[in-house]
Order: sequence, then C-alpha cells, then structure tokens
Amino acid sequence: MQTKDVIELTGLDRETIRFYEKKGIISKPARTDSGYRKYNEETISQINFTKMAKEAGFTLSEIKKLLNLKESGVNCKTGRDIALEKMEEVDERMKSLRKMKKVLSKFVDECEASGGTGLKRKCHLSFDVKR
Amino acid sequence: MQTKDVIELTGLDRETIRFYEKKGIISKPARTDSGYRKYNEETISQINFTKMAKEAGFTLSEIKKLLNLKESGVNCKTGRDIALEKMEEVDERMKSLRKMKKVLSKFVDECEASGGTGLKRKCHLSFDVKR
DNA sequence: CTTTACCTGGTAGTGTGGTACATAGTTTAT
DNA sequence: ATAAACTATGTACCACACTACCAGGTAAAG
Repeated sequence: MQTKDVIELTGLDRETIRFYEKKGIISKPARTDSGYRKYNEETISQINFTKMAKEAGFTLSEIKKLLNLKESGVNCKTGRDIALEKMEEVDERMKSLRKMKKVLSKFVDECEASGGTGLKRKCHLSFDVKR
Repeated sequence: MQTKDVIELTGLDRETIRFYEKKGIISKPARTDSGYRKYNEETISQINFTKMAKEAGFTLSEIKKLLNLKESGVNCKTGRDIALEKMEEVDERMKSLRKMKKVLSKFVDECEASGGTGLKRKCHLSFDVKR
C-alpha cells in the first residue's frame, strides 16, 4: 500500500500523513528500493483511531500516548490505568457538552417565545451559565 | 469591578482577559479617569460562557459568533438557526465521545482478560475503530 | 511618603496542528 | 521515448490560543 492508497482510505492529505509520521502518530513505514513508503493495515487503524480521538477533542500528543500503549512494553496495569483515566476525561467532556446543549436549547426556546413566529423581533437573550 | 476581581472570579489571568477583549469575546469595558478598566457582571457571564463552550470543544471565533447573537441586531430566526446548528455539532461531538469510550472500555476489558491480575503480562491490544 | 500592589499599552515568543511550496527522482501508460 | 502521475526531502508559512516581557503610570496600605 502506498501513500495514495492511504490518502484514499483515510481522506487525509499527503502532507498530513507525513506530519503524523514525523509526530510518531503512525509508525514509520517500510520502504521500497527507491525509497517509496510501503504502508500496511496498521497505519490505517492508527489513523482511524486518531480521527476519532480528535473528534472527541483529544490532542495529538494524548493520542500518541494512547497508541503507544499498544507498542511500548507498558504493562497491563499501567495501560489499563491510562485508559481508565482517559475515560474519565471523556465523561467530563460529555458533561460540558450536555451543559452547552442546555444553554443553547434555552436560547432557542426564549427566541421562539419572544419572537412569536421568530421572524420579526430582535433577540435580547443571554447565555447564562448556571453555577 | 477591576481586572483583579475578574481574575479572582473567573480564574483567567490578566493577559488572557486582555486577549479576549482584543478578540471581541468580552465587550470593551468602561474606563476610570486614569484609564483603568471597569468591568461589570456581563463580562463574567461572557467569560463563563466562553469557558463552558471551550470545554465543549468550540473555538474562540465560534464562541464570539454565539455571544454576538445577543448583542448585534440579528433577528430571532437567524439566531435560532445558528443555535440549532451548534446543537447539532454538540450531538456529533457526543457521538464521537461515546465511540471513544467504547474503544477505551474494550481496551480495558481485554487488558484485564489477558493479564489476569493485570500486573504481569504486557499489553498486546489494539484500538480498532469499527465502521 | 514611600513601598507594594495593581494597572496601562505594546510587542515578541511559544506550542499545536497543520498547509503550501520548491526541487527533484520514480513508475506507469500511451 | 516521453508525458502524466506519483513520490521524495526540506523549508517556510499559516491560524489559533495564549504567554511573557517591557517601560512605565496609578492607587492603597503602613
């Protein structure tokens, strides 16, 4: 599998794939005699994980650390603990999102209430964060 | 209310508060005769909203746009639509987080299964993203 | 009345996550 | 054989979100 196949399978562009290689997100691929990169399925799996974790709000260095649990000789307890820690972060982020949704939903409701059809009046609303 | 009170109430540092002012996240405060900034409760509310939205993964320019719905003469329909659009983004992000949690939880399970007590064996696990 | 805490504007630097060339070599299709 | 498509390395540049530092002015406490 060469670069163009990885581009096709992941939707990432050439430069980003190289950037991820430099950052250690994806493992260094084997090379052909002429120096072309030869990727395997593992790369695709690493990139897919990275995309998901990015969407979930994790940074590349956090992602690298998680991907490395699999490679480096980390013992199971450590690996498990890091994963559990990340799961707590996921929960925290979900809490923020639920709060955010509530505030937005309140805004929409008030908007509809104050505007009747919502077409004529201006908005005089606030995004208050309850404590 | 002066800068130090805002620092105390929000946990932001002086430079960040000034940065947010320059970016238009918080409205320009009134000034004393000597040029000191005089803040009010609105600033605190804007900063609290910003903190929440940042935790939820929104960028400062998105946050600015949302805060501006309240100020600028945007009509209700437009405001409501922008808020609804953001709510969809919130849902998307929650979906990613749930997926992420599932992958991590699978990792933890496999870790515990393969390691017995989880103390002796190494991890040979993967973060596969199911499609 | 001076020390300490606080404030001003301005500029420069940092880290993250890419993105865009420039220049050159390789493979494939016609 | 030659053009198109692909690949290589390296460097520079970008936006975002701060963060640090400077040289000084102001205000409150002892």
